Amino acid sequence: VSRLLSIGEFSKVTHLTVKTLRHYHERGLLIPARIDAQTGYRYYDDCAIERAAVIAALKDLEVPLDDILEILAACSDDDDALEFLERQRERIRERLEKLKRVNTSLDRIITTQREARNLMIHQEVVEQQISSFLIAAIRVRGSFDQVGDIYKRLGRAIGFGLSGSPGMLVYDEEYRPGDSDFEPYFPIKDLKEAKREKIIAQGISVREIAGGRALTLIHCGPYDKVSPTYAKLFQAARTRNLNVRLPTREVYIKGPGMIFKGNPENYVTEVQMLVEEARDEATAVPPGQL
Amino acid sequence: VSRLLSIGEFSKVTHLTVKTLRHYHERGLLIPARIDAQTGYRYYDDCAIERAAVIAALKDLEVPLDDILEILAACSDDDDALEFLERQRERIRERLEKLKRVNTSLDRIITTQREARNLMIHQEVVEQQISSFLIAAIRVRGSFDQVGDIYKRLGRAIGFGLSGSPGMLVYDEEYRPGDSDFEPYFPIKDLKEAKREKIIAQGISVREIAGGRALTLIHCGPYDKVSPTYAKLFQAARTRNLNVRLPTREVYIKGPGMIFKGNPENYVTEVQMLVEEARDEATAVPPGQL
DNA sequence: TTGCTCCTCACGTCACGTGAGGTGGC
DNA sequence: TTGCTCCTCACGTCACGTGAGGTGGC
Repeated sequence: VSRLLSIGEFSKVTHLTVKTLRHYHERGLLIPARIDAQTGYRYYDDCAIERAAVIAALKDLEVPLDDILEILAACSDDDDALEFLERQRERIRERLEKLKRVNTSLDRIITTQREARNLMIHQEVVEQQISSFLIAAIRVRGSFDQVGDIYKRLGRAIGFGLSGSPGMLVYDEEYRPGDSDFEPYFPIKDLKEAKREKIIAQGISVREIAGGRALTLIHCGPYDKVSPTYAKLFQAARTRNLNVRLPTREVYIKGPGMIFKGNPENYVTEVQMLVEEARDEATAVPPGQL
Repeated sequence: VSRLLSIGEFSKVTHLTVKTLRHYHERGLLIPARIDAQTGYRYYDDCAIERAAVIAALKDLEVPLDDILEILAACSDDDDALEFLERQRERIRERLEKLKRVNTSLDRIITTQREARNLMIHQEVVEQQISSFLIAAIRVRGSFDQVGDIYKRLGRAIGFGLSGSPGMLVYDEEYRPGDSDFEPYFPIKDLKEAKREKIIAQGISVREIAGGRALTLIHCGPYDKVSPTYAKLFQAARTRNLNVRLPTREVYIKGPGMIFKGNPENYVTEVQMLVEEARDEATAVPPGQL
């Protein structure tokens, strides 16, 4: 039979703070063997050490104190606590899933912004090689006002398999403000067959779009001021004696953010035109133009 | 210019509860455009709707309200909030790691107990085929009192790569209470080369132990009452004209739990003896025995 | 008048941490 | 006497939720 321990000594043995021990006493979790009637001093016995170890083990598993109290009352063996532990596992799993989603969102926002910072550098027409990639897209005819809603539809259908900035394919041969033929897309990672079919069933096209030689130019500012950028690109194509292949593409490097709508003056869009060597001088520029 | 919204209307628009809106007002997060001096009624404008959307987006990312207040004061674009978001990601990641560890622990405790329940059924000598598996083990000579410490050493070194119940190999040819030759082990999953070497450097043996034909018997109760189980197994081997191959094995199906020490009377141990057909009748039973 | 919307306290949640102010024995 | 250990309030944390009790306009 060993000596009773004062709260300070017991605290060192159990690695629980004095405040915590007083709190556990108050909650009825861990009651001292003796309380000095004169001074109110708490004294703990060996039995309390074992109990404290159980409490600490459950606390490591993030079991709430109320549940710990129940478990201590009903169990004397891990096996007895199985139901409690399974409930606890369910709680932990739900929390884990939620945090994973938050983590993915944060990753996406951060990488998007980092990319935008990098791509904002060059401000003149650049010829580059674009590689092919997979997209999920919806082609529509009408006003650009619909674009926002279409991205929402795409986003909901795809969930979390995105990769990179959203974009749009523009099929118009001439400028058609209210009656345009365009196809907003999200670049996506390779999908499992089941998910792919589910997405296609919602009227979304999932396909690879071809890469190739392209002229590109960064446009900074609101979308409705993109015209000069198109003009410069067509001009560059003519100068270099290149044919532009439709559809042209817009990549929204920096648009409305996930959190802030942001200032349209700071939006960044890359306009891309796939090109090929012109065989006939006369057709080096497409018929319709801004 | 649209009409101002009462708190109830604004609550429906923003999907924030009235209580939450009052709380955000109090915290200075979302201040109504007008407060009726007479009634104290709060009225919100369109600008507040946008602000509420930003708050909701940040709340989804589990950013604390204090930080949201800071972000709203300093940022007008996702890009401006990058530092905050990176800090937030760090917080989320740490929490995620902790919860993963808790989840693994819970899984382990639950599966261990489930397994124990299943294995407790048969109570007589059973002949079965044991498969080979990988172990991390420390062989020592001395008293069984050390076993607890050795498991602690093993557990710390291995971390979270365990698979299945711990066990012990016993090399003694006769009963040697204080001077036994034994080897506690944990069954482990296949390890990466780097980790394997790190573990071996700590004096731990990592190897596969052979399986084979074995006689097994479940022992229920404290470890120091295991002798009759050994006796029955040796008896069974003799009856079947089989040779027992050392070391014998003990598998601790249910011992002290992760949470509760439990009652030793309820401990469950499987004793296993690998056997082979005896060629010579006289050596069917090993020389030393309990 | 009834029902609806809004208001302001005040208190609870969860597991303690942080003082303030005081006591008892070496 | 000083220093140490212990004590009991009381309040703070975090983001609200839950009443209680009351008001103003249709």
